[in-house]
Amino acid sequence: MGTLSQPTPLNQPRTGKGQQTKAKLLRTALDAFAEDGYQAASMRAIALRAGVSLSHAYYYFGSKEDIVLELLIALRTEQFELCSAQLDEGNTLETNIRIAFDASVQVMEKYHDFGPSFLKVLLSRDLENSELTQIEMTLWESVVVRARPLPPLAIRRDLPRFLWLLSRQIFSTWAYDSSPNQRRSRALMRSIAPVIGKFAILCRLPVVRSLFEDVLSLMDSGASSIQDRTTSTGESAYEHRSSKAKAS
Amino acid sequence: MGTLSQPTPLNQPRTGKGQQTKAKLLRTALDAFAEDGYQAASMRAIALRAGVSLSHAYYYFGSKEDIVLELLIALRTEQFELCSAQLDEGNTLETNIRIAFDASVQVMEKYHDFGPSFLKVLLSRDLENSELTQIEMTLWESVVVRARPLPPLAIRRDLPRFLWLLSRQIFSTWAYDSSPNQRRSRALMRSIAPVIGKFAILCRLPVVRSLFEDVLSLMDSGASSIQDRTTSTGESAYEHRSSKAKAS
DNA sequence: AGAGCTTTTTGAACGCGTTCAATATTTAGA
DNA sequence: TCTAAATATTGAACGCGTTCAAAAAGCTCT
Repeated sequence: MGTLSQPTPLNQPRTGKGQQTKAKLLRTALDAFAEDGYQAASMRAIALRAGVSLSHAYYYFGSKEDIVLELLIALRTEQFELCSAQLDEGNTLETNIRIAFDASVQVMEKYHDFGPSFLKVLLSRDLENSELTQIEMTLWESVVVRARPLPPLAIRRDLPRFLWLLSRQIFSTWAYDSSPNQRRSRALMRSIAPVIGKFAILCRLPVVRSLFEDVLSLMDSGASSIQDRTTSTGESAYEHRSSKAKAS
Repeated sequence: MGTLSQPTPLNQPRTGKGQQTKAKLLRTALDAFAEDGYQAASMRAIALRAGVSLSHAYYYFGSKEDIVLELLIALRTEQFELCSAQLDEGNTLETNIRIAFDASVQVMEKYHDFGPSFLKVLLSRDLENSELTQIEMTLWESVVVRARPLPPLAIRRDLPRFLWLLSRQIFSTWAYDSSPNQRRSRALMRSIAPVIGKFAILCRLPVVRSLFEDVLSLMDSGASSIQDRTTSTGESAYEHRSSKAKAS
């Protein structure tokens, strides 16, 4: 449970009252976000609602973005819990992908005006914050590993990462989607599942599979350098070593 | 000469002096951007430097983003002119892609701190502004149609659009690339050209080609709906018919 | 020349996110 | 218990992008 791994990047509450204040601040902020939207839930409004001064909000949260990140983590957790049961029913890969995206839209739709802000957080901090990434990766791991039939062995290891990277692209589309009720990105999510299903099957052909590897390595070099992130804070429920790891 | 196609979305200079002021404002802004960077080149600084009041800058430019868009257009134009000659030398598709990306990096590197702002403009306004899109599409048209040997007929028509969409993804990586000297996104651009080259060749196989079509339609439904945009405002200096137009 | 119109220009304000020196409060050691 | 350091909290400011009512300057017609 230790949140003491960081070299105090910002003030952590060191006393009981401090933790209480920080918690209340966070709770209030999330409520204000949900009720008033991104613009109206200003730092001033949040601080006022939490009964602290404006400047004190910055004692525990370095910026408004930090709080937005907390919201994003909460939403992704909610998404995971929402679709976790459905993923256990032994569906197709295609179905599982659809389930995951559906849950995403269901959880996020109330927060669409946070889109640009979410995206900025994602793009500018991939590296340092790993809690969010772990939640997301766990979700896509589940999507793949609980699918029946299992995807071809050749790509089973890399598919979750691919889906994760893909989901971020989709998310960036959703974030700035100005069509009514995000119709366009909903359609995109709906049509992407069968393509991946088809693609996964075709990956049995060496030609297609080598393309997949090319594409994945490209996407990877684009994502913010997740090089040797073997041991980050805490161990999550997914392992990454199943394939090689014995070469040494 | 009609600049009256829009329902006056913002004040256009109606007198000679007005045009002069707007021009000076824009010139000054672009200079300030180049010299001082995004943050330091504030609207106040620009207005001061141009010798007008702060609020007057908003008479001709609705927001700072509007001016950033002008900068982006100028840079893309510069990029096109920079690599246009090289594209005429009958190189491989792979080489042409590399030339285009190299020019992009060369023109943009001084403006890397505009990345997030550029990206926001691109994502939030794809639809309304078409001048930028036209410049970019012309570039990728050239990349494809001047390549020797020509890419397979089956994909020759859609390849420019694909490359354009791809280039925007790359751009979004570059925009938030915090590695020293944007090393990471440079590497990405370098490694993407051969993959596309390989991919274009493999598109002769029906299997791969149908995947390409799937992917393209997915990317398209993600981009902000550019449906039938046949005739937009004014005719720019590029033609669109050179390649087929006689196939019917 | 002057009245009535449009176009251009301004000054003053608003609310925002963020910073910082200073103050109040709690905690720990003698 | 008194003191001194550590922690928590505040008020006032800064600069930013943006807005708006009002003033200044041009133009047109009689």
